[in-house]
Amino acid sequence: MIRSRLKNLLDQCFQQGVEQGLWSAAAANLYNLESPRHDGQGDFATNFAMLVAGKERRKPREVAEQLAELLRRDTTLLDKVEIAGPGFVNLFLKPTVWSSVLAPIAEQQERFGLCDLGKGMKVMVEFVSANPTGPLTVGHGRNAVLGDAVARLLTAVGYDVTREYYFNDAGRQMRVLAASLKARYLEKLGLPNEFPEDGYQGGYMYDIAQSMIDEAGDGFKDADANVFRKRAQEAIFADIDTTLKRIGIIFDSYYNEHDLYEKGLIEDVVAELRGKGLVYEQDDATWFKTTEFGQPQDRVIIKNTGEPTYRLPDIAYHREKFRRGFERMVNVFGADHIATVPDVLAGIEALGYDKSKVQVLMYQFVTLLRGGKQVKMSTRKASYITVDELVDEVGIDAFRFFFLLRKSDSQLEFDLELAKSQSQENPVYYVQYAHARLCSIERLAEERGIALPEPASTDLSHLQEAEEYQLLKTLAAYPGLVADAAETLAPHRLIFFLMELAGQFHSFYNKHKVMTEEAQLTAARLCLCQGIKTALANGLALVGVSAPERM
RNA sequence: GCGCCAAUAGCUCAGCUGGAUAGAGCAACGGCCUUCUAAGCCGUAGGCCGCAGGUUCGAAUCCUGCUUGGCGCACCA
Repeated sequence: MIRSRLKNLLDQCFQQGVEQGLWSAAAANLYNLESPRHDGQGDFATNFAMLVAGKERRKPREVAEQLAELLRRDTTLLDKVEIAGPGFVNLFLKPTVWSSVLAPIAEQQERFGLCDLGKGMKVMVEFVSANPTGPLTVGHGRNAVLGDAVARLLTAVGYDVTREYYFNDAGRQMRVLAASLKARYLEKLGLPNEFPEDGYQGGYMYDIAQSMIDEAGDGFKDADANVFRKRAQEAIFADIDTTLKRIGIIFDSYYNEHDLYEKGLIEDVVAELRGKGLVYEQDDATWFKTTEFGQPQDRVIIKNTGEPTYRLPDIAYHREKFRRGFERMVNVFGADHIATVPDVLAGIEALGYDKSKVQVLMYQFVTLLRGGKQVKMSTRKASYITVDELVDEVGIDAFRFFFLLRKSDSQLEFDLELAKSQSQENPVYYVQYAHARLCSIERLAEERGIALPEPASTDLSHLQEAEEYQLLKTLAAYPGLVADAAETLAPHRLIFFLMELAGQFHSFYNKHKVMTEEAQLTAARLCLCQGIKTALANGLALVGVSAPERM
């Protein structure tokens, strides 16, 4: 808001300079307006002069002086304009400008920070998408939290977001699952059984077997593999769903790979690719000419058994996303899954769709430490930590916050002992505590019979302390930060912002009293506090973390 | 061998489209509760931003090469 007003002013001055022949239009849209890191460098600074000087082989300070001259004519925003360093033009705002952020916050409340950047565009966020072979584990947890936060952010900036879960309940994996369940079932009945070599060893298989025994005794002992597959799938999927709901993640739709087969969409894709001459037969298999799309080698899409590889349904699925009208698609994938992406992109490109509309948000692995040692995880071997176990230990808020604390393409180290022992000093509490403190101040005001003031009708010029000034600046940056975090699919940026805002508030709180003897100062500070509280609450909501009123 | 990701303080990590003296949190050390919640605050100490070149007025940030670590490289998903 304030920043964009200033940017407009800068653009105007640039134009005026062009008209007056001070400089050419060569640097249009190249210069930027940034926030200097150090004190004494103004509220904003621009590298304008250095860029213009670079283009025109002039002295930066000379250009800076000309720009400063134009800027100084403004009387609404600027207090003073200085030239510093190699040619920065530092802009100092009038003291009252910053406090003008509070009125809009009070007015917008929970809408503060939202915008319409997405213009209602339909976007799909596909995430989790775990096949129903076992409980969600730590890696899925990162996927789930990341995908959900991205979905919330995109919604906040005006996209029409659909959260979708894509799964497959057929194929080899599920056959092994069925065989594993059957073996456990027979084992429990004391009957001879053959547990598959690469079977799923998790204890949950025994639970499902027991439920079958409870229901029908040994009535399933001669049942078809399909029966076991269905039982296993349904039970496991129900658990996954429960886990997701528990951490506050609700999907708008589930897409079963099976549908693609039923609707004949798989054959359609093959026929269409064949029509374009991009498919050929070799060694009894069907190949897709991915080399035509810059891949190092062609890939099999139908095996010699007649069964498609994962690529084919994936391509068909993505085509369905386009057909369903999504204009932007975000897929959240773990690093191990990433190799499949180029093939799918090649497929949709081959089918005539714009692959740049598909965006992959890749996250690196979660390294799990127990007692300082790395735990190797495998769903089959049942050596894993589940999302539920993790949530039991650290709580939902810490669980979500922790997974968003690092950018997605960094590996994340999750030390179980540390997570447990830190549960009292986890960064999430730092932010939540700031919110609780703010609520506490409001309660006190109420007790003392002080009505919460409206910023629009309060004299905010009393906010003159450095800490107050800093807080106002940070609040003003919030909407832009949300937009940035959404566009770059980077929820961790929001997390860091919240920690910074909370930190600034804690400092302020320790140094200055809100409830003072002076009614006007108190009123102004209460306005500031309400603004901070709103920003914290809104930011926490955007990452799915609660904002407690008491702690 | 090829591809993707990473490399910043003792540890775990930020650093937005390149900008002016490098930032947190833990851990270490020293302070602050008769005053709005000490799950807090203040201070000290700690860094050839993996290495070497290049582009630029200016590089942790961009480019190239190299080193180290992770993940992939199926007619598994």
